[in-house]
Amino acid sequence: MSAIRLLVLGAVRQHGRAHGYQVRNDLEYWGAHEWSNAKPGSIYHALKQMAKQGLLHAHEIAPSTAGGPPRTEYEITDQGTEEYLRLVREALTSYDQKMDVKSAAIGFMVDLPRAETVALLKERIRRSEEWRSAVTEHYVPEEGPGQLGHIGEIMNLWVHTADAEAEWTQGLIDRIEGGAYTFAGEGEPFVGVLTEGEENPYATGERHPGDVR
Amino acid sequence: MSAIRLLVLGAVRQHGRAHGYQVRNDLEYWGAHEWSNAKPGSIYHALKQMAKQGLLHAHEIAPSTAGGPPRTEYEITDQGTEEYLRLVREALTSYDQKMDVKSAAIGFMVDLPRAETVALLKERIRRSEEWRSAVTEHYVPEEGPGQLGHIGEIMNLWVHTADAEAEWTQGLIDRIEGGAYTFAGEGEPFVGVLTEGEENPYATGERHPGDVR
DNA sequence: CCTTCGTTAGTCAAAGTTGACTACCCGCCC
DNA sequence: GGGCGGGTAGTCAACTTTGACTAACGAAGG
Repeated sequence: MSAIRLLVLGAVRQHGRAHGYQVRNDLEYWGAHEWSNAKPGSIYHALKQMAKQGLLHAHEIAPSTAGGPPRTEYEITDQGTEEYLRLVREALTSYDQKMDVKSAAIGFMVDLPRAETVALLKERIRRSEEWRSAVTEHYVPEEGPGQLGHIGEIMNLWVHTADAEAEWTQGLIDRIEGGAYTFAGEGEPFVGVLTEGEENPYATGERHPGDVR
Repeated sequence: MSAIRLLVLGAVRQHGRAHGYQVRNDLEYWGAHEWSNAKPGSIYHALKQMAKQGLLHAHEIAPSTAGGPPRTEYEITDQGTEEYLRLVREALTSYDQKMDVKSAAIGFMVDLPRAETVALLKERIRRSEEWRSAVTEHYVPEEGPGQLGHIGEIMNLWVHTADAEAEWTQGLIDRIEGGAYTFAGEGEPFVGVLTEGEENPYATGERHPGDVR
């Protein structure tokens, strides 16, 4: 699973109706071009693809008011909303090591109910533990570790990473159960998009924190 | 940077001369089809592409001795070896969060001298710390954290991950400085490929530890 | 006025990735 | 002896990703 569809669906959904450039701007505002594959080509491609698949509805719109080529506005469909929620759930639950998917999942988790989010995160921990024991049982050879040479360091890395993530996830669960943040159905949601005309404080310039090169 | 080129170059190099299927088998032996994008299509594509770019030399060979279509054998060129070492260095040094690249880097680090490996890993820690402070300084707003709502959890995740990785990297550095493993120029290298006819103990079957779904 | 620069909005070719598919040969079982 | 299961070796079309490029307009300066 790549993060691009989730990010684009999430951005369009928060706007209600958005054209590609707006989505692109939101993702830049979120720093997503730094920590995910949210580059112009990918964004426009995802929009077109998802429109073709019925997840988005495309409105052909007259030339832009502010220069540039005519633009297409997109709205999320019911099917798209369903897919969006499915992707958020999957990204929260499944133990994989992709930062971009994890980050997007956290950004969008508040679109789910609080109790469900907690349940999904617990399932995530369960899966990471399952995976952890599969690594330790399967790859540590009968003749004892050391047999593997430096290759054993790879398993070591995986186990270390899995542990660190489980620990962090547990902390997040605790904070959520402690009442932090505002989840679906709990009142005014947190809005993280730029409204028309608002300027982006994180606009391209000097180094960003997401600058992972 | 994707891991496929590094993995394929590394596999061909360890063999001296290998055809696609052999590379494919080695990568399966390493479990790479589970934790990286080392699928048949990607492997053959990478081989052809790198042959076209002069990193590998392709020998057209008569039909296989053991059934199947004729096969092409590849040998790494000087340019390919240079690129391989460059990729190993980059993968060891650069702080990014891709497990597949990290794992491959560790698997191949012993092709570099011990001292260089340690230096590169120290640089890696330095970069991850630099990145960590960029995150904390830049994204924690002046009005204090909490301003960000649940979005702050993303930064929290990044910082937590960076710390865990730095800790693990430091442990690895200590072990290497303590004399563990056999590095370039230190005698008989560790060999991790299957010789012709040897069977793969990790052949496809029940779950592998790399099964990250 | 007219050129140049930045912003808006998006396209495109080339490269990489995926997963299913082909084709060949060997051994084995009935 | 024929057919079928499994291993060998690789191809292919569809899709995604990348990074550079285009084109239109407004503002600003000379």
